Amino acid sequence: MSIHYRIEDVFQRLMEHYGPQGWWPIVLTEDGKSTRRSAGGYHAGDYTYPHNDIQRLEICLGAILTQNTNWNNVVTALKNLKSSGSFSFAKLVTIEENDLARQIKSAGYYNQKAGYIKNFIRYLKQNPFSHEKHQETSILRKNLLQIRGLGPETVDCILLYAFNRYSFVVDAYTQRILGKLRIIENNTKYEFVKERFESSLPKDLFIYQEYHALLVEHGKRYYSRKPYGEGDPLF
DNA sequence: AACCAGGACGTGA
DNA sequence: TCACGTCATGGT
Repeated sequence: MSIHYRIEDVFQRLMEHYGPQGWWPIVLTEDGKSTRRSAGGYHAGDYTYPHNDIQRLEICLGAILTQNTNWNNVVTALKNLKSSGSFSFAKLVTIEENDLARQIKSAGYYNQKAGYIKNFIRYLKQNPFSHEKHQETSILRKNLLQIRGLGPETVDCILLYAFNRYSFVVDAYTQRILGKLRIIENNTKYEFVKERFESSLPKDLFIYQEYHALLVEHGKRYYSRKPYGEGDPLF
């Protein structure tokens, strides 16, 4: 590429090209009144509003279930949970791990992920959503990272989309895209890439939330196993 | 019919 | 620290 982009420029270009993505996608809630957003697509003003707890829970479960997994398989798993009456905090506290595993089968790695979800629910029982506001983001992040099964990307998704914290999410696509643009070196460590974004961007939840979503959308089109885009808008 | 998706963990060097 | 094996369904 001839142009040398800055991190801010890439966001601008992607947003112009794809438009807002409306992340995190909520698939189990339909009302859209008292809640942060209605199910499905993007709605202006969806950002920075607090979620209700059931939507927060859905985001957290989705973040765990989508680890190295196609999102469609995650949606199937989430719908299974709901239709079998397991989609509530109280139910997830008491459900047997192997029962949970059976219900999230479609998301793959279902035995591991069932354990990961139970670990997270156990944490949530000690640290309810209602208490989260009193915690500083860096502390909260460290605490979440202690949970076995929640690595940096999953934790940052939870922080950014469920807790509306300024915590940029780095994923494989982010590394590939920014590497190709020569903005970062290949094999740059997660925390360093994250820091690059956070020190370059204004503190704006819309930007944080949309930027990651746009990188995933762009990554799927041009940096996946089977790219389906024509004419990379960043080149 | 392989190949892999919005990762994370355990192990051995 | 780091490279590598493991976990697994569903779509292409």
